[in-house]
Amino acid sequence: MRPTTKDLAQAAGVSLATVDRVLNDRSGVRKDTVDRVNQAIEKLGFTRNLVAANLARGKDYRFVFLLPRTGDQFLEGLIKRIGEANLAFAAEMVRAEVIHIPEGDPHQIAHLLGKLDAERVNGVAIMAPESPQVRDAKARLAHRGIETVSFISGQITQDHDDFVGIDNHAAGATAGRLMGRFSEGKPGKILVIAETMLARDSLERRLGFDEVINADYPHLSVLPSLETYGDADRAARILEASFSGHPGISGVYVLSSESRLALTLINARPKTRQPLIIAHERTPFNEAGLLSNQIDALITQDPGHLVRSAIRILRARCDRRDILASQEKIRIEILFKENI
Amino acid sequence: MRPTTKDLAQAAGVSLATVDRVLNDRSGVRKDTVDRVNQAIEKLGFTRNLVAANLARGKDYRFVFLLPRTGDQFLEGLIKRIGEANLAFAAEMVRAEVIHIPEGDPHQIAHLLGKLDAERVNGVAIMAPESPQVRDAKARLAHRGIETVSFISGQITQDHDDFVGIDNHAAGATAGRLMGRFSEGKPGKILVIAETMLARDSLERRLGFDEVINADYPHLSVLPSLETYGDADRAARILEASFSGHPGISGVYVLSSESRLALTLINARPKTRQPLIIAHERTPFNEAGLLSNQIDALITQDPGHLVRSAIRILRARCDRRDILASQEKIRIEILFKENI
DNA sequence: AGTTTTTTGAGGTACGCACCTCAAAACCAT
DNA sequence: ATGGTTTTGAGGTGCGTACCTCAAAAAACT
Repeated sequence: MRPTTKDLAQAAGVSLATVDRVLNDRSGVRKDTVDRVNQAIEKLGFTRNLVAANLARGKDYRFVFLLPRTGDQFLEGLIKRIGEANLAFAAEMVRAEVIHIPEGDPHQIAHLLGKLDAERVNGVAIMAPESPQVRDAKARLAHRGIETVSFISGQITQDHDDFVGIDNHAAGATAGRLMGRFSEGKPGKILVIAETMLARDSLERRLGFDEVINADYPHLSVLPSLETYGDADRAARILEASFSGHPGISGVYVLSSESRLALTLINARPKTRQPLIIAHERTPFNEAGLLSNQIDALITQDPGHLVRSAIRILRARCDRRDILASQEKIRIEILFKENI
Repeated sequence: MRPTTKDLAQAAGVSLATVDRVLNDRSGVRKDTVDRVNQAIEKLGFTRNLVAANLARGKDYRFVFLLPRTGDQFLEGLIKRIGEANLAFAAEMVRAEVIHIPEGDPHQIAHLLGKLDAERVNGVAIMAPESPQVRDAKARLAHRGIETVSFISGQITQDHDDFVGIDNHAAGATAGRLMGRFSEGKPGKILVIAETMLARDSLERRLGFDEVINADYPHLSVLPSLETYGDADRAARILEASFSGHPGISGVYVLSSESRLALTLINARPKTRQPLIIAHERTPFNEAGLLSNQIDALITQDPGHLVRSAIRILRARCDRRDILASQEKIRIEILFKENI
């Protein structure tokens, strides 16, 4: 059977109280006593029963997902998954809540983060563009004992397990590979569309995309990125300009998760030849597009996995535990009609 | 705060003992008292604290993975993941053990399953080909209170959440789509290689593959499946025969996870034109092949996910709990050099 | 009505640990 | 040896539930 604290106490020749002091490193234990207990831990292969420990502590984990407010379908899916995770993790005393960021303003995000109460919140998953304000706010949170992770988009950091999301450079490269191989060696121009190129994710995807196309598919030329800013009129205008300015458009790569605007416009155009279309994320719109052959491939990340991974990482950090890296690696998924 | 059994007792106007009887549906409670308690549960939104419940029960979960014994790299990866999961789930009182099936004989598998002791094992994940013997053995296990899941390969059942693994028909179709699109419209012959076509997975993959190719890529013709039986001499012979018999081989699809034998032979051949190669599973060999451009794409399923999913499903069944379907769906992953 | 049967309550113990208090023991320096 | 300080032990309580016993109450019979 699994050794308990009592077994430990006996093996180390000390009392339960001392074992407890060592385990929760409370002060007032002589160094060689600590060593004796640690040796016993090694010897017995003792692992603290976290279930019982948390019960005793009456501890629960309260996490917050800080998300932007938009009508984005990807975001909606994410929120749904957070709700699901809330149910699934309820038995493990984990509670996740969504807080929307009213505006994209970094100051406001930082302000919101600053207002979080360490008594009420143990960890935050932050989905927000990179900015010095947010970085500072995160540092202050860490100081106050609130754990943070960058969620999907966000800070670039050396600390690899601070980020939950895919490698966007690799995702772009994957899109590039697909675009190249699907083009069947025929020359053409590739249109790249984003809501905004200010987002780090879009930038990185574009970079990865270009790298592969330039290296392996010289007969394809990638046009400068178009930015819709989520504005229908603007989108219609710049798309029309691109198509009439560049007759040989053979492919379209939509960088942002919200592809409805651009793809609806493109599909409404009088088609001479249907361009190859690659987009990101498995939204209802994109899924329908894939099934009806209007989209050729999707590059996605699983929202459920993202949410659960963020929760697991935050919880592990609260417990000062290691994570299982292989479980938390978010995969770049490729979706066709066949494996949807 | 979260309501406890005490709150429940008070709200229902009964004692703790009665609440306990209702919760664990023990006998000796009048129907209308049961209803009163259930109403209180609804009203307070009570959910039993599984952590405390399992503590009190002193319960742990002992699971067994029944795996074939081969030198298969995919299998090795799987075993490694089981070891990892063992660590990761240790805090939740889950223990997973691997048992190897000495031979592929259905009788032997059934015998092994029959020997499992319900006192020592709570659930089994079975990776074994479909057979009446195994099906019967599973039924007997269910009767003795041992939960089972079919793991990766295995029984076909209506019961969807009895199977942990990918939809192999869809996986084959995905391979077909890739083969078709990567072929750039040029005609050619496709070689399909398997260890054996007796395995249900291989059959289904082939079916899905053919469906897509026949429907959308009529210029490609798929040759009859070659079976290596894991025998190097035989493999060399039939491969050589195929290549010399069919000059226009433009693609190779390896159905089985173990692709070393076939692909090593193919790569050693004097190449006129490198055929497109699609294989299954992320083994060290396949990964290296992908990175060195000898393999064009891999269709994979995440072994870590498979293992954890099997464990979560078995545990949920032990607790008579529902699973989170979206988490347990194993995705058909597509791997290129870029998103490896 | 009385009798039997069923249902309920009160209370205890246990699970493995956290956290607290108080007193005893061990150590230290003088 | 003295007093002071640090370390340790013994013991208790609680977390939320499971499961047990025994007696009391309620319901169902005759």
